[in-house]
Amino acid sequence: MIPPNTASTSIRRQPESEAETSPTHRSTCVECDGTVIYSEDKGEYHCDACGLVLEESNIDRGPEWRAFTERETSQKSRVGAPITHTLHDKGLSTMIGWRNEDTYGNALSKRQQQKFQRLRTWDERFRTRDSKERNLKQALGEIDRMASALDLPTPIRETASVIYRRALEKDLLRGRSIEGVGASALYAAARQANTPRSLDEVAAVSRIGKSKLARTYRYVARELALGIAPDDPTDYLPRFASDCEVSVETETRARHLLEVAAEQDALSGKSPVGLAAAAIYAATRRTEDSLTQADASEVTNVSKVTIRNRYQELLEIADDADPNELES
DNA sequence: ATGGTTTTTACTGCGTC
DNA sequence: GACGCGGTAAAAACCAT
Repeated sequence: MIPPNTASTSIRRQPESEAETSPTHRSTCVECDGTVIYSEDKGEYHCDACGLVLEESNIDRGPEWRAFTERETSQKSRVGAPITHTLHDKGLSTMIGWRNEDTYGNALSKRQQQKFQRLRTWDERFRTRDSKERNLKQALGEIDRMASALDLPTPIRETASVIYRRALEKDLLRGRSIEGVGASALYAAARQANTPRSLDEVAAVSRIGKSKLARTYRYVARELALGIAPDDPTDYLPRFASDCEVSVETETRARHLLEVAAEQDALSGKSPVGLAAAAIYAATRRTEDSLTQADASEVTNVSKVTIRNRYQELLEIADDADPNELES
């Protein structure tokens, strides 16, 4: 059977509004300066201008069959919630219903009601029987809570859940808090998905301190061989740009500044968050946007001094490399 | 532990509205 | 005078050794 969803080969242009709604994925093409757009049905990121496909790792979760009539639709349809790692039983286990009635909707007798109440109790106990399951249940709840607080999308929660499961399997929890490992998993997942949150931000929504989180994260990342690439400052740009309420042009310029500096190897050793913040600020000086150092500092949690130091360096490098960009 | 680097804190001076 | 910006010194945090 041929999966029909892959049949179309033409590159589809997404309407402008479509791209606006997912700012986390909006970025600039590596080849030209076109906007990278996500196309839902093809499951890939491609450049609007040159059509370069950036990423196509998404899995097509659509049905592998086609239905031509209403009848076929209802007959071939398979039901059930999708399997997920964010629930401790992956959403697979069943539960005794809470309604005190039988399959036909008739009320149960008092005696039967009591019986089912006892069954429910035991059912719950068995489903979360051993300590690992209970551990997972709590941890995944925490991960979900933190992810919500950090505005991280579902796929990242899935990844975080998987990382946590692996940590649990490898017995990495010894002497470490559920909270800490959960937060580490989330931090790692966010970075892996190129939508990083800073250690500060993650620590803020967790119940552990920054240093503990950093230590735990290191440990988990090493033991599980997560192999996460060093933080890229440009990954912070979309979020900072929108939080600072600056134009897309500013964001593009900021990205450009960072790229030029990166070519000169002027970025290593400096904190990515600080660089991103500085790049945004620096860019506003070359555009119509007005942004004060104080505001930039507030939004990004980077000190004004750091922004000052970095942004001057960035502008210097950019002007050296590209003197004809001098304007205003 | 140690030393080197980076970031933060705190304070001060300058120009402008 | 408040504000935005810039600079400095010293403390704190971070990292590799």
